[in-house]
Amino acid sequence: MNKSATKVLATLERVGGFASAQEVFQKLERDGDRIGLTTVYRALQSLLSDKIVDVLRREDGEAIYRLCGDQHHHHLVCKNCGDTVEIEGGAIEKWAKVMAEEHGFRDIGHTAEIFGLCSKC
Amino acid sequence: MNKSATKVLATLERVGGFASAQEVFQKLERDGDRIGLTTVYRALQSLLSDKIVDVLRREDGEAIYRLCGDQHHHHLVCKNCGDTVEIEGGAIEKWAKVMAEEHGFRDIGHTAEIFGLCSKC
DNA sequence: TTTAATGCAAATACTTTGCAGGAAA
DNA sequence: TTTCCTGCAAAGTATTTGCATTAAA
Repeated sequence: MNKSATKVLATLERVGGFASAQEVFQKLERDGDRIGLTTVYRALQSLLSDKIVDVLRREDGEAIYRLCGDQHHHHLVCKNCGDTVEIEGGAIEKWAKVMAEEHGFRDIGHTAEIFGLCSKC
Repeated sequence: MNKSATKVLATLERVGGFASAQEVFQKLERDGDRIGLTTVYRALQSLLSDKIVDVLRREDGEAIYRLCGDQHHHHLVCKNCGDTVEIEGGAIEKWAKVMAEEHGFRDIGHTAEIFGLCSKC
């Protein structure tokens, strides 16, 4: 793995969840790392083909990456004030696993998010 | 619903599965329908906000649409071939409700999707 | 020296928006 | 008229690619 890929990987580790190429690029830039956007994209592709990271799509189609096997959590988001709570997703993990097995899917991942109005709003 | 939205809807019906805006546009064009790409996009957005169609993302980030039943369901998507299975989400509904209550959220909704490799891939 | 990595700029693809003309109410 | 619909062209965004430069081996 080359230097850029290592930096990108470290950034994803620091984020601890999903981040898009653009976000990784911005974080590195803010830290004073001189790295090009192209290089970030290429590093992510390389990490992807080495199965070190996982890719998903956001609602708007932007690709988001995260470390494979990373413990992940879910979010409870207030649709009024944007306040976000990190929550446990044990039930989801189980559900995803059962559903996948039932339909012969393997190598699975999932996304889940709850949105509503928080107590303050 | 206006004339364009009806045409787009009919096209999705004819396709009987997922189709991107670009594909809907091409199919209509081939059939001699004089309709602009912009109008197709706007029709799809309108159908989407009326919850008449469902949207998902292909691997490359292109948005794909299809008619959706009125029942709330979730998707199990193959990240290689895009094959999609509609699945039950009873466990999710319960989880979302419990989590929301626990944190004082109300008026909630949720999204959940599972992705992986299907048996053919 | 020989190879691989880098990054700017241009190209590409999907999608949205501004705007002016046209249809409908 | 007044409002909505339409579609071209332009803008916007994420991503990839061509190519010349630079770093590394």
